[in-house]
Amino acid sequence: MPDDRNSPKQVSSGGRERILEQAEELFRSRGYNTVTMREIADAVGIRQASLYYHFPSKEQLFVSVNERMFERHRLGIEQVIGKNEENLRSQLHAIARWFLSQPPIHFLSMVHTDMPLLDAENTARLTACSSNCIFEPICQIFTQAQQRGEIRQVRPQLLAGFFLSVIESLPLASTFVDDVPKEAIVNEMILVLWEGLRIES
Amino acid sequence: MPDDRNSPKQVSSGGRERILEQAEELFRSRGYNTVTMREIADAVGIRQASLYYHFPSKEQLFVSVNERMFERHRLGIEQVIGKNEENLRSQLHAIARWFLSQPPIHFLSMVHTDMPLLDAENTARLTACSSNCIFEPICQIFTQAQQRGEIRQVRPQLLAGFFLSVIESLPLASTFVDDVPKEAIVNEMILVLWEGLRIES
DNA sequence: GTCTATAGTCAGATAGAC
DNA sequence: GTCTATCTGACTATAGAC
Repeated sequence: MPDDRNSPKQVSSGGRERILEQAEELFRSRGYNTVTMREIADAVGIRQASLYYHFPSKEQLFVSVNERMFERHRLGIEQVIGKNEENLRSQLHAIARWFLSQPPIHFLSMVHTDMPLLDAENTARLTACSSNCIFEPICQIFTQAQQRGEIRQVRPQLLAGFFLSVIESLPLASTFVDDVPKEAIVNEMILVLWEGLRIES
Repeated sequence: MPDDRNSPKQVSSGGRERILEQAEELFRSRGYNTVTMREIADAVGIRQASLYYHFPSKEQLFVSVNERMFERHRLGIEQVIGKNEENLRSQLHAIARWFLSQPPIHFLSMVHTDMPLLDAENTARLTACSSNCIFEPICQIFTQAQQRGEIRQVRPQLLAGFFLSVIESLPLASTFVDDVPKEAIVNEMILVLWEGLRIES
């Protein structure tokens, strides 16, 4: 029976789930290689060696953390898409709002810096997971907008990649542009993207 | 007098310059933390300890490598901008072609993963250097296009960040979209961007 | 300028008590 | 499930010969 003394937020359940939460925050903000098992243990409030009861290796912990995170994004994205059936613009705004409500993924760093340190098998798992959970759902809304005749025929995969790269570069962009909220930046860019794609009637 | 036996490309001069070349390639492809001084020394063909005759620390080597790289990009960008005075679209295509002719920078990974491991002073140096060499020149061409009345009034900093984020995500994007050359992808996205920005006459 | 040798750290992981 | 203690290996950097 977990005691839950001064639990930081919500339930936060005990054991494994608490480790996943703290590890996610650390991996997210500093990357796989830089974060040590010791730091994760400290954040959880246990000893470094105790982590190995729940996860067989740092690598497996990292994979579990990120599969969990990608799945959460899949749920979030599908939910906000479901609420905005009508048109591409409002769907894009809703997805952008979803991403802004979550900590950034830093997907490019993950692919470039973290994944090459993992087994080929784990790299493949995470790549497939990110594609299913994030890339594919966004591709779909562009495809559907094209089927409705709302936008021009540009490869949906490119548009999804384009859109995601803007989202991902937001943390950096907002340090270059002072005093403009991220929401405003992303709205401005969605407008440009949409104007560039729409079919003038 | 350097001997230059089997020099891989061009002059490649001896000593310090050879180290910078090899270190750049390694840091670029695997990041600051992952690359070891031993690997760099192996690539150059000397012993690990010998690197410390030319550079006082791994961190200083990393800073020197990247300042040199950013300066090279500044020259390249200013040169291709100079050749295409007329309009935004051809300037963007020229800059994109320049970036595609060079190995990717992975700027987001650098900011997110590498820089936090450096001294505050070195982080500031590299940040300023990247801004001067890459960000500012691209901002300028958007500003000038607006002054010519070629495109709408959208913050040039956002447009530069947007454009660069597309360039940076190209290595990843082209793994998701098979059999389409990077040139074609970037041209398609520049067209969308330009259509979204131009002032219909 | 480059070498050998090594100091000094710190990481991930395991063994076994409780 | 969590602990203490420890193994093993890898890395940056220094000392000093040549």
